[in-house]
Amino acid sequence: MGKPNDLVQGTLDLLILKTLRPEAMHGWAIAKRIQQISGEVLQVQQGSLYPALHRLEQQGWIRGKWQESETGRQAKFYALTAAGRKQLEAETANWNRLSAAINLIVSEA
Amino acid sequence: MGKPNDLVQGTLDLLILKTLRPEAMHGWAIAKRIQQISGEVLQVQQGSLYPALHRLEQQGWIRGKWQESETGRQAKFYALTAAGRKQLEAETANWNRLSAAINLIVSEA
DNA sequence: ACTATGTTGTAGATAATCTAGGTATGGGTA
DNA sequence: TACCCATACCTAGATTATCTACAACATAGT
Repeated sequence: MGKPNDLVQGTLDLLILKTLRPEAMHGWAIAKRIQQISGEVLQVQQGSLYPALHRLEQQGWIRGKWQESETGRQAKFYALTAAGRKQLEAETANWNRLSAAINLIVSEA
Repeated sequence: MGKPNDLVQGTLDLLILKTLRPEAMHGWAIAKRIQQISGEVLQVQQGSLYPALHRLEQQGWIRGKWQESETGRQAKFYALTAAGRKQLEAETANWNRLSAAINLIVSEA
């Protein structure tokens, strides 16, 4: 497939923050996890992923640290910060608000 | 208000097509209607609305015709075409697919 | 004459995502 | 050894949707 969007614009930050909520992960694993939990519907391209991670780190919502990955290589593990947790709540609320509003229109008789 | 997005990027076409489904309307009315049905959550700016309408017309999904509006002025009424109805179905399915996938992530324990 | 509302429109900025590359390491296999 | 594949990071440039901020005009009401 390919044509039908891999992501909904504006939701990637939310997806990443949410994925990091339980535990720190490196970028590659974040993308795999989003893909897996979404039943392969959401595909996070690397050209979207890494800029997003840098954006989020710059905002102070996540913090990266080089560590050894499960496979024995160096990988950058990102952890949610306190500000990141607040941001996650805000973005979650905003998503719920907007998607509900859209559904009011879309699922009209 | 203002900062939190007025729209989710990529959904405006869907909203417009859906709004035109029951009957032809002019742009101004489309925007008002989306705003109203969404409980004032979705705000369609004019700078988003008119380019979107022209886009949709160029794609052949809607067709515009100048007519007299309820207030007695000239307004461009847009009607859904057959192709537009098909497009509406496709975009609706895609939205449902993607938003469901996002919700799998967002509403995880 | 002025103002508020309806109605259409455009130009330019902003920003997120995608395409398409590149680099490097380690494991497995021929 | 050589080779390939999966993992893991990265960036540059293109694309595209939306937003900000205008301009223009009509009608109705004060």
